Amino acid sequence: MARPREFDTTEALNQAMQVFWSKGYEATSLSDLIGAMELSKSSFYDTFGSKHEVFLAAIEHYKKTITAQVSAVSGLDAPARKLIESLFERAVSRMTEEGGKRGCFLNNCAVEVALHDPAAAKLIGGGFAIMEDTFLALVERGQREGEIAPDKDPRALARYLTSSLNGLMVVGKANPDPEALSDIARTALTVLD
Amino acid sequence: MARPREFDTTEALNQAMQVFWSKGYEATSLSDLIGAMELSKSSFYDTFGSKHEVFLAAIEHYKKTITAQVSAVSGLDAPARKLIESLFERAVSRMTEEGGKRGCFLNNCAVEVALHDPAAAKLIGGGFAIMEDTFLALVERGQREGEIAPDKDPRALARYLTSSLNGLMVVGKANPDPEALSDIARTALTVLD
DNA sequence: ATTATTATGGACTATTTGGTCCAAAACATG
DNA sequence: CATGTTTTGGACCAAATAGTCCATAATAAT
Repeated sequence: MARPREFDTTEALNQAMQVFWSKGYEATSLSDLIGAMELSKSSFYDTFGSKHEVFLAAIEHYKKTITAQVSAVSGLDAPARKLIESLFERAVSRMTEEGGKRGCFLNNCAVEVALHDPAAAKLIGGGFAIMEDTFLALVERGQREGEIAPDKDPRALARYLTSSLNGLMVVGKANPDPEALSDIARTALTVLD
Repeated sequence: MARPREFDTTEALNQAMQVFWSKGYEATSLSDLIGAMELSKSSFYDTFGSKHEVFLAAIEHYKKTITAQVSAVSGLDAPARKLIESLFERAVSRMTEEGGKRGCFLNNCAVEVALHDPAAAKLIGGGFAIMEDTFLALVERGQREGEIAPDKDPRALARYLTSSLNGLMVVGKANPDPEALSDIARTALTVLD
């Protein structure tokens, strides 16, 4: 009953993630999922077990993709502070561009399900930890490079940046005003001075 | 078919809000609602029309309650900066105390439904505006009182504080670690210096 | 006490939900 | 070509969904 060898599980999970990302967990139905994943109901249950298991797998999948993206970004030889700034800029432009208001998948999941779904909450916490560690590495490098205040606790800064980025996206959901979001990003980053 | 005069519509809406707050919109069923609101199905539909209409009314109700709370807080003669700080502290302790992880109702709504529910999105945006204006008034007073950097754009600071508070609660949902949340709050508030 | 008005329990829809199951089709291998 | 393995469409399920409707019950007004 396993799937055929050439079936792309990763791609299917990616599609599942996209749906959950756009619609949220509760609002996503089985038909939404099997439509997006392009498999039959039977195969869906054979391979993934249940809607909830796919959801958890989608979160895991998301973590893998950001880990990959993140190590790519961190590897760039641009100044660390510039990289941090560009992360915030990208968030602003994504929240304001047409059809980009989905926000951050982890953020959405945290808000919708963390309270009632401990298994998901754990995975989501791990995802935030990845973000935090990414910021931590960048902050420490920025401090070495002299573009971030060296006296400030890098861990606290990393936590703060993670939180700030999430706040930006929540506000952006209800009020995608470029002016307001730029204000927020700009002000948030002054902490690094 | 209207409800009897002594029926407390406000209280019913308050109960509806509590349920939506705890479970989210999609995960809240009709039976959840009529249970919490303590009315019959028929009266529910007679009085409120539909689940969605109650939801919108609950958001409005929330805005009324925070408006009241807010004008109470702003009226206190404590230094404005202290008031801002205590708002953040309260958020930290609420996110870490047992059973308090519901976060902010507006925040939850923004993330879950804003993308697909324009009517709700508009109300939610109005709610954030209330928060922002509250912070604005406090910031301006803090600048006059000399405890907040007077050269910084108060509107930008107000937007930033609104966003920060929301970020704090999102992160708190997945990772209610007092240390981490305190780091975030403390760091966020340094912007006021 | 009679009459309006208002409120409610609960029967009733039609649809959708997540999930199971199997006979038949597609496939690969011998 | 035959055989064994995989995959699938779709029938089927029980439960839950939002919402309607009405006959009865409670309430208020005369």
